[in-house]
Amino acid sequence: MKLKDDRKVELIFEAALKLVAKKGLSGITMGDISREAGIATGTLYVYFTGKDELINALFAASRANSVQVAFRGYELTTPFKLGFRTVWMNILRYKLQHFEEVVFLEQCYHSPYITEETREKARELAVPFFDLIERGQQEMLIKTADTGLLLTFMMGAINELVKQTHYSNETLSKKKIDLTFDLCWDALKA
Amino acid sequence: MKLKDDRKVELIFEAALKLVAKKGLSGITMGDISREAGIATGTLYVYFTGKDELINALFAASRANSVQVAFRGYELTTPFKLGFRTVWMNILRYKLQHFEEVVFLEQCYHSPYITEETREKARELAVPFFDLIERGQQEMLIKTADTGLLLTFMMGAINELVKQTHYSNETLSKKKIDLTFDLCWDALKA
DNA sequence: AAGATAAGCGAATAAATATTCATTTCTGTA
DNA sequence: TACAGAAATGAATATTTATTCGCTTATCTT
Repeated sequence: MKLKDDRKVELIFEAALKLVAKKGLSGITMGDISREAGIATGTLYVYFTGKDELINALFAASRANSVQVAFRGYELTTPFKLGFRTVWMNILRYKLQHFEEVVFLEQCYHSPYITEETREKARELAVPFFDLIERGQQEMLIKTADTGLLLTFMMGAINELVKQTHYSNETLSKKKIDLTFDLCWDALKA
Repeated sequence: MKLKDDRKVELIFEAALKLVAKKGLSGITMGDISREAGIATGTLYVYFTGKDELINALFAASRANSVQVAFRGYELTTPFKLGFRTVWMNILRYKLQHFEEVVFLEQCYHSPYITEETREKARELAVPFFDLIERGQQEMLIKTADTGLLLTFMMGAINELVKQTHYSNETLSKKKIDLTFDLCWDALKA
């Protein structure tokens, strides 16, 4: 008997992301996805029960990816600002390289596809980020304001930088990256 | 003979915005819009040639609205920081009150509905904002970095605050508003 | 007040899209 | 190597959604 092919799920996800970045969530069909992935439409239903499940799965995977990468190289023993910078740069790098996920996640937020359950799981993934900001506050390096607010502000800044970069399609210089980090740090620092 | 009813366009727009904020751009149908607006589906086609035109028109109107309000009370003669603050607060107030437009515009950016022509018109509307930032730079009050970058950063911060506020559905206190303005100012100031 | 003209209607139609299914192609197991 | 069972296919079907159209209703003009 033939087994399911994990690589195929990857193909499907890649195809869907590519199409959403180009046409938006409202512009993709199961037919488009299968064509882009180079497989038959029916095959999509071997891996997912339907469009809803496919999109929820992709949403969960995208969220998980970006979080997983964020804390690479971060240790509680490193000085805060340096660690914060590491995480910040990780996130930025990831989002620049995976712009399609940025767009996809944004579009999903107000879509009927994502279930409350999927949303809840996404929220849980944010816990380490809250911890990070709170550490900074305890060390008196970060403003003592609503943690969620500071966090959204920081993520918003990164997202905007990524989008700006993409739309103006210039490659982001080291200098510009450092500058934006400074913008962000100046905003959050106590 | 009967004349077209401007109020009806408003009704259609309101209905579409409401639905997009709830279900996303991918979740709305012409039927939904007409039902929500309390008119017949066919009537939509008296006012718009089809779904594409309806959405483009709403996009243009939403963009124009938020810009139009931004410079209310701003004069070139007022000191920069005060003027900047006025504009910043205008934008924030508007977006809080018109959250649905924020969501709608965001969703439209990567949709197949919005034509290049509509996008171009939207870009032109941003000119006064560039002028504002450039004024600040000339007065040495704002960092001398890519104007577009600073602008996106500022808008991003406001957008994020608006979204954060909405999702956590608490009313935004004066204190929190001032804090976020400070975050933003600290980020941009020279 | 009568006629003309366009708005307004919503069921009918056309078009697009998701999903199913009969069939074929693999590939792991014996 | 042969068989079993699941993956893969894509045309056919079901469903959803955009758009049209014959008709009714409203209101402007004279």
